[in-house]
Amino acid sequence: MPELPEVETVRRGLQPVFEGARIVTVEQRRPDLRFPFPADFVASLTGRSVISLGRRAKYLTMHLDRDPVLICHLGMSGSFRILAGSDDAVPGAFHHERSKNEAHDHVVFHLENDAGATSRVVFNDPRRFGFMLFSPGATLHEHPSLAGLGIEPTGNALDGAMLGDLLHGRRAPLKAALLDQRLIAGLGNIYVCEALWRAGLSPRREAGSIAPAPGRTNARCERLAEAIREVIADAIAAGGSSLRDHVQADGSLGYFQHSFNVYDREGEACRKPGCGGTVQRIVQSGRSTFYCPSCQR
DNA sequence: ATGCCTCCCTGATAGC
DNA sequence: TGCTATCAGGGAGGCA
Repeated sequence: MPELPEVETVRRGLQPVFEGARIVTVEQRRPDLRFPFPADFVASLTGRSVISLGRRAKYLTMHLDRDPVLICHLGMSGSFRILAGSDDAVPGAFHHERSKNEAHDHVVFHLENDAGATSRVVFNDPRRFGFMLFSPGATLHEHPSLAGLGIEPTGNALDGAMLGDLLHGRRAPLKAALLDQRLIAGLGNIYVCEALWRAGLSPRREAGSIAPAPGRTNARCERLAEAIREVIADAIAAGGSSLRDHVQADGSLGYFQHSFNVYDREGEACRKPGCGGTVQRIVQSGRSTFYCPSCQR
């Protein structure tokens, strides 16, 4: 599920629990998720101190007091939750839902901080499209999962000229190009739809059609680059989007889904003032696209 | 190289 | 109620 804003929200939620803590033990409850766990998964983590939690695109990275670095992807349905203490007492009243959900608790990190307080962090992933892999720290950026990733849509690096460079000559639909992690890393189906709506550009348009020359900018490139940066920043500020069962690490809900202008709004009125159009759903590259044909051209 | 398709897996929901 | 079909935020691998 998670796109960049959700992964960043998870990172920020886990940071205070992990950073500076020692991993006392790790429970690995099955041999694989999307990929097999590394053979030395538990042994390499046990007893390590966590230096920092990072993020690249939709990947979390956990940097330890020695190699390797843990690379973690949430796939479509992965989530973390933090439990205080080390016993099995679990707060909350929804025992039925919890026990059902616990079948997909695949990894449990048992942590201890400097003050001796313990906590647990549980990784849950019903669909098991997520994964955890190791990389040597010195060559983290060369790891196969990270090596081909494009530019982060955060900060100011993604501007009109950069976008023009990335999209020039591309024949694929603009929607497909923005989903391509090798160009821009971290956008997913929701935020691509939302960014295109904000920019007033059709997802069906040929990507290269807004970028007449490599490295050159124009009004459309500027608008789209700004829309991408802003929708990502807005979503991070809102704590991401909480769809279905996705929650933040502390169990609270992000609320950006209330700000969707097109995603999952098929048949509803376009929210652009004065537009009067109706949001449509089409399928591109096998995935739903939501857009307003009236104001997105 | 580029673009498109299928597949991995489970759960929620809609329709009968 | 219960069955079945469809769909879901991602990305790797294979194909033309």
